[in-house]
Amino acid sequence: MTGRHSRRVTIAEVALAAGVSKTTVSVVLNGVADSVGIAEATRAAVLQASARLGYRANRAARALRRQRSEVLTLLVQDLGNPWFIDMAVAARAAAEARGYTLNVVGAGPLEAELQALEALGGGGSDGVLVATGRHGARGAAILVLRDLVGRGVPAVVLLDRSPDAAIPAIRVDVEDGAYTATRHLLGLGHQRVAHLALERPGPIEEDESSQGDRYRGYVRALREAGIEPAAAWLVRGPDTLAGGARMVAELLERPGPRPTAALVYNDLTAFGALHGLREAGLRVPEDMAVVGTDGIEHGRYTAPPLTTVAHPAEELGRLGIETLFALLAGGAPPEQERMLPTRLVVRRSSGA
Amino acid sequence: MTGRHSRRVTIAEVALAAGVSKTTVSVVLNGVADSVGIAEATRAAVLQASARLGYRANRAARALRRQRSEVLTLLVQDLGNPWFIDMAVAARAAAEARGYTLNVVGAGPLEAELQALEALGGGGSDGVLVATGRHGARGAAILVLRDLVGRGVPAVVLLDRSPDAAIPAIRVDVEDGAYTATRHLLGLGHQRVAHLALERPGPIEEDESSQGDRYRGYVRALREAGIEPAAAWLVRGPDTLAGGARMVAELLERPGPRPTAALVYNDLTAFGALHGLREAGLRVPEDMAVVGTDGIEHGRYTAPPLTTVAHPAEELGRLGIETLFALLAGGAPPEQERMLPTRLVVRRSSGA
DNA sequence: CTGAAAGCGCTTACAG
DNA sequence: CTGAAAGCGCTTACAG
Repeated sequence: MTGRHSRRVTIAEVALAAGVSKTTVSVVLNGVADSVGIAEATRAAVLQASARLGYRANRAARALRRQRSEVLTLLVQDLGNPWFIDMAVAARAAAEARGYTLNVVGAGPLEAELQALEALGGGGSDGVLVATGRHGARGAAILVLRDLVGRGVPAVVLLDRSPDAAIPAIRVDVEDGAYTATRHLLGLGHQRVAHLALERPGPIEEDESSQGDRYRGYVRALREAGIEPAAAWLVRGPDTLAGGARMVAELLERPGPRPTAALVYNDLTAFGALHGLREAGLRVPEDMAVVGTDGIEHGRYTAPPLTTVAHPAEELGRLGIETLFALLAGGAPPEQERMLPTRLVVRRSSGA
Repeated sequence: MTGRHSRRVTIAEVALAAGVSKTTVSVVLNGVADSVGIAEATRAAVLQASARLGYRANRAARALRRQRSEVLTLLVQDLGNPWFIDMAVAARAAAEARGYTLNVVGAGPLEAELQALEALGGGGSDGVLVATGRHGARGAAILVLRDLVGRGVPAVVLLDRSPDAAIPAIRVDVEDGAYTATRHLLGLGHQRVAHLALERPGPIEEDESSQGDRYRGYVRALREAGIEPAAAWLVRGPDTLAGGARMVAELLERPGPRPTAALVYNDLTAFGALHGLREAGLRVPEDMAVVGTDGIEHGRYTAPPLTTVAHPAEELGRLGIETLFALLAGGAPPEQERMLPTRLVVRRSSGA
């Protein structure tokens, strides 16, 4: 209706307007190697006609012909968690630097994740980054991932173990992060350290996901200090603001002497925990020290500011994309598992 | 490598395996109206072959042939703001309910937004939802939007005025929201109410974006109460956590009697403001009452919990998608501008 | 009830 | 230095 162009302009129209063939238009516009051998006048005519008509190459036609869409997909656990947004933004920047588009999808429940992965089998995406952090313990998604790889859609797992030699993983050393954070609390004199953990199927000791790793780091630090973690110190719940508040309430109801510190699954949950403690009339860190996990910006702005185990979101996003490109390029496969270090960021909530 | 299927399966292979033509496979698998006239045995054979081979229709081929991608795009101002995530999640659900995929893109600076919009001219998306909240004052993006519509890609603007009869807008009545919030503060006895506003080019009185509307609602409430807003009460800055903290610091440095309340551009900024006040040793709401804007969940968990003007994120996302579908369907055009009401959520930060 | 054929808009060997 | 032709994998009139 409005606008200079009526409907879509095809390469044939540009060719007609420039007085050349479709081949020439394509070669000029794509800057193919051959294009060095195009006469300057021809090139100029093509460029001019293309600009005047407002030509935009049809994505579907190009993808069909080239057999690649130049689209990548990132599946994240939770779009509502800023840590994943930080990762997604970095991943998108890395993809765009190479001329690719990145679609970010929040996985939601496992069912939805499987469905999203299956849909990727249609060639709509040249590769997929899976950052849902729950594949350690679940077979279903792994099968779909293998299937995808079999269809020529490479996959990289983030935050989880590598499920297959063909599917590299980039992980964060959350075991070490939890260990370091727990030692930080022990070093401040705490003897009873609680752990507010993500609720997942099965016993936490056998959990293969990153929650299991956090737990193992926490226990290792306690045992090294000669402290046997009490069952009453472990509370499990959803990793949300409300979940954090609820877990604190549950912790405070438990029998026995109250823990004086808590290591929390992630920052979002820790924010909820800070709120729960405040509502219960407890002071942080005096009555209970709190350490979160993730390192999102908001932790600087809580009352009190949150001590946290920072996980490298940007680096993970960037490396994930780079690994995907390495897979796409063929050649030497990237190492099957790579581990990124965490960093303890000390603020006031731990009372250091 | 692993997986049951080697590379991609085409419709031709399914046809061969089922002993029928490609036409029949397509008709059966797409459940076209014609498919009622397909023999049960034929249908079963197709379904079985398709499942066995793991057939997945090629998206690019289908899009090229059908001249639509079944992909929609949502451009948001800031992926780092949970309010936009809430909107995006609702919009995605509405799109998926109709079998469409929604790509969510964070616009970033205006340049990037223009580029993202231009890229959509390639037919990669059947429609676009623009929720960047800054088109009131900028011509460039409007031109690109019109161009897109001219190419047959319908657009709907959210949070901004409708720039064109062919581009409907769904807005939130932020003027009324700011007015109501300011009256709430006046009703609590405040006489000096500050406004922490988004920094934008040009004088705020003439700002056509939603920031200008907020300002006008704020001023209207004050004037109705016989109060002339002082220039010293207006501080402008980026709508981020850090920006909120900085604006508060700036406000406190201004000469003259200190305001006793502040209406803040959005919740994220208000969280930063709460932090800034705390750092300055001021109590909320005793020394300064604070009202945010947006109504994101996190506002329940701040210290103190945040009074805020809630904007209907989910409804906006859902209606945006529905309007896009109405445009896609042709028929009667939707109303050019629609206005959604806000809701004042009173918590402790305003001292009510 | 089912199939042969055309064509969506590109890119890319290949020919000259 | 440039163009004609094939073909990517679908869907959809159309014919029988």
